Order: sequence, then C-alpha cells, then structure tokens
Amino acid sequence: MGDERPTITTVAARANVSRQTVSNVLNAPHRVQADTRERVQAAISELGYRPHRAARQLRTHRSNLIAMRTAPLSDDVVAGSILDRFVHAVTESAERYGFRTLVFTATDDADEINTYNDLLNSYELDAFILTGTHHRDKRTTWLRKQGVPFVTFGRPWGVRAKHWWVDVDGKAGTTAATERLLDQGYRRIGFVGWPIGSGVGDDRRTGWETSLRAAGVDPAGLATATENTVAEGHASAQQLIRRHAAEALVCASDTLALGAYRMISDQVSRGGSTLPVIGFDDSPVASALGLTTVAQPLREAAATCVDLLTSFLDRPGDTSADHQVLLAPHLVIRQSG
Amino acid sequence: MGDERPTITTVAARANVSRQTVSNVLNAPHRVQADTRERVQAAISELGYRPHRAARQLRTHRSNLIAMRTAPLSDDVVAGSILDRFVHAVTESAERYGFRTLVFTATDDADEINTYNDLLNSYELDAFILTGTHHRDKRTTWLRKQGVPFVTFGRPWGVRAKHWWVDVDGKAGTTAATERLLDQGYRRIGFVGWPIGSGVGDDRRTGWETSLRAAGVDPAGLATATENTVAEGHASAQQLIRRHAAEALVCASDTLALGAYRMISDQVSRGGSTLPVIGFDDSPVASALGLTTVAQPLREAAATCVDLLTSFLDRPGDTSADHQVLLAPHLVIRQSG
DNA sequence: AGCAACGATTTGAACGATCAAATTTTCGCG
DNA sequence: CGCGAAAATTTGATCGTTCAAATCGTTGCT
Repeated sequence: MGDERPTITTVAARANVSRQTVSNVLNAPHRVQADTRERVQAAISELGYRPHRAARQLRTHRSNLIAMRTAPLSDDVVAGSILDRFVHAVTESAERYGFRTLVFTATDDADEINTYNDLLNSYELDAFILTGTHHRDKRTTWLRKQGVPFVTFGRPWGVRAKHWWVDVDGKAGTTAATERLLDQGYRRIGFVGWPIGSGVGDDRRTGWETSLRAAGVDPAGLATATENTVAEGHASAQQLIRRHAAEALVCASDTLALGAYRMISDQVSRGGSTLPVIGFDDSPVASALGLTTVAQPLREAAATCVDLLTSFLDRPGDTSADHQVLLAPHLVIRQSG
Repeated sequence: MGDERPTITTVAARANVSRQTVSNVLNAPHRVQADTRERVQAAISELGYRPHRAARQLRTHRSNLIAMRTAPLSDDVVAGSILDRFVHAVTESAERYGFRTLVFTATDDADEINTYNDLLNSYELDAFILTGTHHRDKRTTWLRKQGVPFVTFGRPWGVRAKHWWVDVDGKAGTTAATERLLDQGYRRIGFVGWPIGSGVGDDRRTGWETSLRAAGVDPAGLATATENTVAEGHASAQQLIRRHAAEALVCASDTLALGAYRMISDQVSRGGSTLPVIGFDDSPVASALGLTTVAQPLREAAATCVDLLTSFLDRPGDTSADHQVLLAPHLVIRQSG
C-alpha cells in the first residue's frame, strides 16, 4: 500500500496546502509563512518526497546537468589520468551545488561540437566544462555564439577569445623548478620541451628561460622542442647532456621527464654521473619513479570551474572581466631533483 | 523567423500529420505507412528536430541515462586510472545504444546507496554499472531488492549473490604469467599477493599456485599476503628472494610489482643478479617502467557490460542464468619478464 | 452489396512540475 | 471600524511527449 512515488500533489494534500505552496517551499521559501513552511517540510520528509527533475525541467528548461568530455583511451598514457582525475574533482564539486555530471566521448573538436548540440537540444544541459583549450579552438567560438554557459580549464590561447576560464600557471611551475635547481648550484639547466606554438608548451618554456636569464645563464642550445613521447624525452636528454653539457633538466611533461630519467639511469649504470630531472604534472608514473615534478592543483581548479559556472548561471550574459583565474602549481619534491 | 526549438507538433504540422504519427515514426515505425513515414522523416531533418528527453521521460519513466561511480582521488595512484579508463570505455559503448553516462562520487558503499536513491527518484536513471564488487556487497543486495537494473564489473564474491556480471579471469592471468616463467626455466616462482579473503586476490593467487603445483613445484614459503602498497611489494620481494630463494616473481598488482621491481633494481645496482617480475593491470606505471604485466580487456569488458544492460532493460526481471561473462586477460610482454 | 476485421491515423488525457494571474488573508492606519 | 496595500496562498494553464481509446479507410469474404 501507498508505495507509489510521492508527487508534489501528495505532499500538498498531506500538509493541507496547495501544490504551488509546496513548490514555493522548495524554490522560494521566503514567500511562505514560517509555520506553513515547517508543516510542508515535515510532510516532505515523512513521505520522502524528491522533486522529479524531468517534470521540473520541462517547465524551467534547466536540467541541473553539466557535461564534460572524457579523454580518449588512446591518449598519452602517462599523463592520461590527469584529465580523469579532473573529471572526478569536478563531479565532486558540482554535487555540492546540486549539479550532476554527464560525461561523453568525442573524437575531435568537430565531433565534440556535434555532441554539444545533441546535449543541448535533447537534454537541455545547463553548462559545459572544457579542457585542453588550444589555438583557434572552434568549440569556444561555437559555444559563445550559441550563448551556452561554459568555463574552460585552460586559457584561451587565441588572439582575444574572451570567456570565463581557470588555468594553472605553467610558467610559474617551470620557474619554481628552475629556481630550485639554480639554488642547488646548477647553472647549465636544460629544458626538454614541446614544439613551439602550443600555448601551454610555450608558457612552460618561458618560465625556464626567464629564470635562467635572470640568473645570468645564456639559454642558447639548452632547450629542445619535440613531440611529447618517452623516446623523444630520451633523445632530448642525450642531446642536451652530451652535446651541450647540461647539468640538470626541467621538462615540459612527465612523459618527457620519464624519457630523460631513463637516459640518465642508463648513463649511471654505465658508470656515468647522475643529474637532476624535474617533470610536470605529478602523474602516477612520477610518483612511482620518485620524480620531482610540478603538481597542478586539480581539485582547486575543478572547484573554481564549478564556482564560476554557477555564478555564470545566476547572472547570464555577464561578459565583464575578472572571471579568469590563474592558479599556482607547486613542486613535489622527490629523489630525482 | 522561426528559430524556436521545433517540437513534435511543429514537425507534425510540416508533414501534415498528427503528433502521434510523428511519435510513431520515432518509436514504432512499423505502424506507419511507408510514404507517410518518409514525409515525416523529411520534416524531421529539415527542421532539425530532436525529441525532448525530459518530456519523453515524464511519460515513459525512462531517462536513457546510466550511472557509474568514479574512483576517489585518494585511491591507489598506480592502479587508480584503470577504473577511469573503464568509465571512458563504458561511455563510449553506451553512446552506441543511445544512452548517456552520468558519473557520481561516493565515500563508501552506504553513501553510494544514498546516491542511487537520489538518482532513481529524481533522475529516474535506467540502470547502474558497479565496479569493485566485494564480499557482502550491500550495493547489489539493495539494488536487487529495489528491482533496479544493474550489471557489475566484477563477480559477486559472496555466497550466491545472483545477478548479471562481467569479470576478467584473474586466475587465468596469473596462470599465464606463471607458465611463462616456467617455460623460461624458472622453478621457484614467488607470488606477491594480497591478504587472504578478498575474492579478487584469492583468485589471482590460485592461478599461480595451481600452475606451480602442476609443474611439480611446492609453493610453500613462496607467497606473501600483504596490503597493496609499494613498500609492501618491496618487503615481500626481499623476503621471498633472500629467505626463500625465489627465482622469479608474479605479483597480484602493478603496485606490488613496482615495489618488487625496485627491490630487484637495488639489488642489481649493488652488484646482485636480476630476476623477472610480472605485474597485474597494465597500469601507466607498468608501461613506463617496462614491466611485463597482465592486461585486462577493459574495452571489451565495458562493451559487454553495456550489452548485458541493454538486454536486461529489454526484458526486465529475467533472472535466468548465462548472463555472466568471464573475459580472458592477456600478457603484455616487456623487459621485466 | 454488406459487414467484419484489420490497418492507419487522429484525438483527448496525462505525466509532475512551475509560471502567471487570481484570490484570500493579514495588517496598518486614519 | 473600514479601507487599501501587502503578504500568503490557490487556481488554471502549460511545458513536450506518449498512452489509450476513438475514428476513419481498406480490404476480404460471403
């Protein structure tokens, strides 16, 4: 008996009020007199009532859902998990605001835009969180044009794509890494980096270069620019150490750092000398190998993204500035540097 | 001009039919005459119409949503990413069936059950996929009692908790690992394992033990049973090698294998001899270190989970057998063994 | 030709909530 | 005491879809 799902009408009957009053207790409590409110709330908890999101959504056009893409399985396995950890952190933060998180896959930006379209039309998603922003990112352009709320984890690297974002200060990260090595007395510090032209990569490179210059060291010949693979990290390390007498290495990623670390281990096992390496991202691999690395404050970044998103949803169309947050990373010191 | 979102009524008007006919074209095409069907379909694509899920859900009580928990950030960082990769694979498979995936966090099983409750009541989730099943799992009991469709990735290890599941044959994995080492001529093969009593751990141990016995080797003294940490892996390896003259190691996880690997590397760098190690899970760390390891067919497991789920949804209440799938893992051969 | 049976299509109601407007109650104040 | 304004509450309509029942049109068979 009576194990039907309670609706707002059930609750109303129980508390001797109308539907709308129950609705007001939930959505605009100040409109309801204190004693009525309590009576309704009692009815709600006695019946275990929970609003039916679909019915609410049909009227309000808000789903209380945000969406994120999950990284493809094929991606760089060393760094891969970092985005997944970000998804987790976002989910956790979103729940605190009453939002649920929907994940989806996409093969490229165009495909991702198609999915946005579906999610917006069919599911009426409230907002998106994007990761991996890059030059000429079509996704942000599209979303802006559609007037869809979104926040990116990653700066807009394009000319002046203006939107709300959260990012981690990569330059500050490599600066900290480089300065640590300088403090230890190393001078010829090499940088194992990505090809010139990627926003993130250039930013990280700048941190290294600037602090080297500030210390009076000429960076010429001390940097490489290669694809983000273990093999390239290995080759870069070889080049920087053998040919340009680098005494220590700062890397743009843990993947590269792993390659460099292997090269150095090889050298040690052949009786050569060791030298410090610092990676970037604090991946599982870094912790497994004891690599010193620059850690991104993922949890904080996720929380900030969600904070921005909710304020955006509260006052839509606010295109004013100061909705950009740059977070400082920190060094995780381990054996390698 | 008409940039309102098209509804089923818009489409109906355009195709000169009634609402219901459009609905039938979408949900029961066989009921509609071929020429009418085509006319409606044309109208649908001209208008770019997509059904509004919330409205549909309000009527049908189906959301086309499935949910999964995401692993907490604090978890074992070496293995951590494996569950995340599973989430990705599930998402990918689910999309093929028109389902979207919702993720949530939970601190423990009780908390997870609370979330189920909320998701079922408020969002009318269609089904759940569970991971990390264990003895006396309250989640499966609860879900069965509520009659909620679900599939677990992981066998029910309890007495006879009967439900639909997909799992990877851990025993077969360690068997393959052990036999590989036997083939290479090693006899005294040690096992670095988890405490007795966990379903997964015991299963993996059995594979090692059985094949050792089959080869005529007495396993006595050749196994440890410790918590799943790098330090314990290191200690276990020390014990098995120094005290019990193990010539090779099979480990219950990559985490333990990492510890063992380090112990062996230490030994080598002090002039000792090396010996093979095989891990379990094919984590990023294993690939970074060149650890031979047993890889779970995650993608296939995810696809199978989703397959089972959809057939379950098509014929609810089918408690018949043969809805249990055991998948074979495979060895990924690298330098370590 | 007449009628039954079936297939194709349409109509009215309902799902569970919120919005907008209408109604009732409360309260302040001359 | 009576009136108007403000506060509290209720009523009717609606969101976009599917369900169930009704209607219309064909076809087959005697």
